[in-house]
Amino acid sequence: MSDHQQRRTSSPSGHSGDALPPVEQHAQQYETVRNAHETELIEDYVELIGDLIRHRGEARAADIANRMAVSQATVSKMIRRLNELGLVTSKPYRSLFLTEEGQKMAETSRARHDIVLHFLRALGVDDSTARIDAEGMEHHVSDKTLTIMQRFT
Amino acid sequence: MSDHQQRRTSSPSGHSGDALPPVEQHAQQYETVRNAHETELIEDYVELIGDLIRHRGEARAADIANRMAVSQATVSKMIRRLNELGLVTSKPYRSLFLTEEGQKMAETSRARHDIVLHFLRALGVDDSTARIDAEGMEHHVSDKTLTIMQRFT
DNA sequence: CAAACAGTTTAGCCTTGGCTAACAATTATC
DNA sequence: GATAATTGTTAGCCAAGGCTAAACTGTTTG
Repeated sequence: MSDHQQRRTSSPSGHSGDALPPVEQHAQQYETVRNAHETELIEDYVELIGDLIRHRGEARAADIANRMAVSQATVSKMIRRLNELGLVTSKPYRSLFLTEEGQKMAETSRARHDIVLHFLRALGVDDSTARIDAEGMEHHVSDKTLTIMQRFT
Repeated sequence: MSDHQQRRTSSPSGHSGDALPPVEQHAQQYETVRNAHETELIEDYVELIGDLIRHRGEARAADIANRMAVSQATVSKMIRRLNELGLVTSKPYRSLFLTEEGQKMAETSRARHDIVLHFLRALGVDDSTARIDAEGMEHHVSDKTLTIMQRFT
């Protein structure tokens, strides 16, 4: 417990520099971010695999490694995980396929990604910056915010 | 090397669903995100410590643990790291202080955080959603985008 | 068709950031 | 001021996500 004392009675606030949010809310913010981090990488892989299949007809481990700037060994290990999670199917030394579920995830991720990217461009951010920011931001934008971003475009 | 073949000549694009970005650019996107992840947690701790000091007069490990929803052991370990990084000074069983550098980082983080939060609210996102999204997004918004967000508000 | 090369996998290592349990120090309370 | 409660630390565990080096498979090619 603790948090020392909870004097300042939360205050509905208006400016952010104002006061700390109540402990429970604050804690939830961090928890949400931690949870996002767990799925983030998985989603990135799945999304990329989906993109490769769409644009190239197939997804090969070497391409993933190049595009992610990561070693092939890392990709190989990750593919095993995706397999266990039921997101891809793969036969050794062959290229990958997404399961139903994997496709759904790829689709969702791509949609989010696109909305964020379009939004940033609409805001006036240059293309290459927008791409980088979108890649990082996409996993941390709630559905609510996403809807607003979409309306904005 | 590889990436199979690089037929499609990059295309300046317009829509995102259009084509994969050239490998180097794509790789850089992911690298940027990975790098952000490395500093992210550090910044969160430092920012929170700064906030606690500002609002409470002191930062104690138990408060950090509560607000981050993390065990005290985790906080203790993290503080050691922050120490090694020269961001905080701490004597065992006493409350923490930020070094010069730590203060600078806390200040910068808080500023970023505030800009993103204000921006989201200005967009029409409700307060509690804005807080959660801001917490996740802040580390992935480039300076360029940040400037634009600030102008927007 | 054998050899070389490109792609994939496995083994084994490292760091981060969580955790629990046990112990130590400080602070509060009677 | 002794004891209880709170706070902080240490030890040792685990999973994730990187890496390199070495082994293996598949494909291309002389």
